[in-house]
This record gives sequence, C-alpha cells and structure tokens, in this order.
Amino acid sequence: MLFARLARVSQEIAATSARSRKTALLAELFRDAEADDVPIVIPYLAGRLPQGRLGIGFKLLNQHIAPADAPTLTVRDVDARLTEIGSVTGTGSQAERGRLVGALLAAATEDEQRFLFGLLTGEVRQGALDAVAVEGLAAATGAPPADVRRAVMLAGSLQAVAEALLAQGTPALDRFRLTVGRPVLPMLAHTASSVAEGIGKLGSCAVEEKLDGIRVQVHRDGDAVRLYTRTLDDITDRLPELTSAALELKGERFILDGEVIALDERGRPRSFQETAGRVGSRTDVATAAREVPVSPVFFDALSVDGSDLLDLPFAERHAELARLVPEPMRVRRTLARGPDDLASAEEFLAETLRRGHEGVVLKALDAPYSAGRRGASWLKVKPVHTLDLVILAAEWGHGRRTGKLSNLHLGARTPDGSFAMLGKTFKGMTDAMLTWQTGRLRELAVEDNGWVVTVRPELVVEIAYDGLQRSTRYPAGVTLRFARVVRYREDKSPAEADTVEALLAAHPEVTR
DNA sequence: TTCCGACAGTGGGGTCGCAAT
DNA sequence: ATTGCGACCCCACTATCGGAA
Repeated sequence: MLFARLARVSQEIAATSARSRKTALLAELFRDAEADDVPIVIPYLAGRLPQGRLGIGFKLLNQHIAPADAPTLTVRDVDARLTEIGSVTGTGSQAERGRLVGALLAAATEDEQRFLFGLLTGEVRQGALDAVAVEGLAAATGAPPADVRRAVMLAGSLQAVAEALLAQGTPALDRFRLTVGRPVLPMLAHTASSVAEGIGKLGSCAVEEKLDGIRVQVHRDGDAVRLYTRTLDDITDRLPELTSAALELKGERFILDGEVIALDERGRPRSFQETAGRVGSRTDVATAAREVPVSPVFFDALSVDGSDLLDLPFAERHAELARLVPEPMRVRRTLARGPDDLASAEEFLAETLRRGHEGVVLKALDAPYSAGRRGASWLKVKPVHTLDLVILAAEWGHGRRTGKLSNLHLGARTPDGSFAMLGKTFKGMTDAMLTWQTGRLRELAVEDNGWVVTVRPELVVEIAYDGLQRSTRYPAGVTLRFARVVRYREDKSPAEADTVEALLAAHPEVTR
C-alpha cells in the first residue's frame, strides 16, 4: 500500500467531525491493507509509530526539504527507513539521522511530508486515535465493537488484536484472554467535586485512600513476578522490594492492581517527586532502593489462581484480594451504604488528608473491572485550593488554539511589589474565554516574540490547583501542581493578588 | 428531545538517562 | 562535565459526537 494513501485518508479523517465517518474511512483502509502492511498501517492511523523511540525531534524534521512530485513510497518503505533511522547510534549519529530524515522527506510528496511530520511529533490531530481505530477495525471485519475493545484491553495493544483479527477474522478474538504475565490496561477514575456528589452518583460504594504514587500491576506465576506501569511498561527490575512482597503472599498465581509509594519512617507519604524519581531509576537500583524504599499498596485483584475476576462485582474482587493480601499491604478503606453514610465517608476523607494522602476514590461495589476505560464507577475526590494570581505573559496556542493566546504565565506578589512566576496553565478556559483573553492580553502586550506575548501585570485570574511542589525552574523555588483557570477577576487589582509568602505558609510541608 | 458517556485535543511540571557538545 | 531532549510518570479541563433515556 502506498504511504500516500494513508496520508490522504488521515487528511480526510481530520476534515470530518463525524466519528461515524472517521470510522468508515478507517474501515475501508483496513480492509484494503495487505497482511504485511497491517502492523504498520494500524499504528500509523492511530497516530503512533510502531518503533517507539526514534531520536527524531522537531529540529531534524524542520529541514524544509523540497517535496517529491509524485508518490512512490510504500508504507513498508517508510517503516523500513524509520527503523534504520532509529538504529543509528554512536558519535555523529545525530548528523547521520538528520541526513536519513532529509532523504525520507525528499522522497515524500507534500501531503506525505505533512503526515510524516505529524506522526513523528505525535501530533496527527485527525480526531481519531486508538478508540476510533478500534471502531474502524470492528467495522472492517464485522466483529462486535465491544468484543474488539475488550480484546485490545486484554492484549494491552491494538496492534496484536488488529493483526489477528484481519488475518483470521472474528474467531481470533477468543485468543485474547486474561493471562498472568501479560499486562492489561488499568481501569481509570473520573473526578467528583465532593464525597457527597460521588455517593449521590454511585450509591453504595467503597471509599478508599488515594495515594500519590505510581500505579502498578503485579503479576505472579509461581516464582516469576512481573511489574507493569499504567502504560504497561515493564518495571520489574527497578522495584525488587515489590517482587519480594509479591512472593511473600499466599497465592501462587495472581494479578493485583495497586499503587507503589515511598513512605517515610513514620509511614507518611514522601513527596510524589521522590516516589517518581525512585520508580524512574534504572541504573543503580540498589542505591536508589536504599535511599528511597517503596511499598506496594493494593486495591484490586484481577485474577487469582487461574480464574479471571474482571467481570465480577468489585465487592467480590475485593473479597479475593483480602483473602490473598494482608491488611497492611491493602489500601485503607471504609464502606458507604448510600447517602446515610455521608458523614462517616467525609470523616474518612479528612483522616486520609491528615495522614498526608491525596484524597479518596469512591468505587461502586457492583461494578466490574473496566480495563482501559475511565469508567464512571470509580470517582476520585481531592481537595482543591485556589489563588488569585496575575498574568505575566501568554503563549500562542497550537492546533485548534492557533491564533489564540492560550498558555498563561502566572505570578504571585512578592514583598517588593514585583511578581514571581509560579508556573503556567492552559486549562479551564472555554472557547469564549480564549477569544476574550486573546483580545484583552493584546491590549496589555508590551512585547511579542512570536511565541510568548509579555503583558503589563494588570489582569487577575482565579486559579485552582492541587498542591505545591518544589521547583528548580521558578524563582520562588516552588510551582503549582495541575493549575487551571477558574475565572477572571476583573474586579480585583494586581495589588490584591495573593502573595508568595501566603502561598508558602499555606503549604508548610513543601519547604520543610 | 434532552442528557450524558466516551474521546480527542491542549498542553502543564518533574525525573531519568542517553547522546551530543 | 554539562546540556539538550525524548520518554514516562503524574494530571484537568472543554468540545463534540452519538447513543441512551
């Protein structure tokens, strides 16, 4: 199959907003793909590269090579060239990669260049990624979409399912079963603004501590233990204490879902940065493990002794978990049997926060484990802080925000009357707000370098954030975690904005 | 007809580790 | 030795489509 066809279809998908049409376009293309093309076409049209890391960044792509007049590249040509580029290592490899990328671009037409650029920068922007590709795959083969979706969750990848399905048809889906040692996409949670709202939606539910660590899926088959992250990366070698913990459990074969977190000697959580640094350390695991030991805390069981628990209600899965895992290694929890238990659930949240944790997750007791989905049966509740900050600058947006000032630089007052930047945010604005702030900020502009527009610090905005964390990037030594805009405060002057001092005082644990 | 679940898009900060300088 | 940068961790929020109610 010609690469140009993918480029054209991707463009057509991007041009329509109807998901049904996107699905139909993908299905037509999948049907026409030869067996050897499938492993390439599927990820490309889901906006991903099968090779993963290639060492090709914006710089290498931005060479302005004259495009070819006529399409000649096949998808297999492109794949082979990218594999070659990814395999170049050693001294001068960046220059060699640049040459190879240039040659590839020169062989591509203008449309193909554009699609390549999107693929390599992860910005395909066609409004269709894995989920729509799954729909297209179902349409192309006549398989029920729900069955395809489930197979993808259990395989942990679209790729494997697509190849089997296109080669062998619907019966191939039966091969994708929950298997110890093969990771499945984890179930995710929605947000609720309060415990009351969450209980209102779920009714009878478990209220569990939300730990600020790294999600981990633990597989044990006899003496073999494997650990996987949320994106199914294998991190077994980095966390030997988790392997030991899994081997101490009574069961021989199981899959557990939980969180790994670094706790201090009093059992209080260390900062997320410390936990993340530990989990990310690969080169000297022994030293890292000595300095920042981590603990597993489990909250779900997906498989025990060969039986698949995914479709069981959470209450039953948890009973299995409790049989297998002793209490200290399970997440703290309480039960709320509906709105009558609201007070005790709120007290549980308060106690959780006193213990230094992030918040709670409410989980419907009757819900199955919806692998890979952000199901509505798990709702996280975290306290939200707000500040009134001053806009110091704004950055021009990309994609659908092109031409709009999008990413705001936020500052807090300092004792000398100037403002210290605390971070940026692009979240929380509606389209109307984007339009309004673009106009307003241009009135306040003192400089525009084409990327950042610096403004007079006169506009006050109310910002919500989840907490404060240490930073080496910003002058106050701290930055806001997950900052988002709540509303503009044109009724407030910059002199009424919040101060760095007050912010630090509100989060003493960060600077201590 | 209205409501709401699921998706894609738009990026944020930090950390690690590799490659280039 | 330092620096640049990609890949992963954590993540919130809005717009939109299309099926459910």
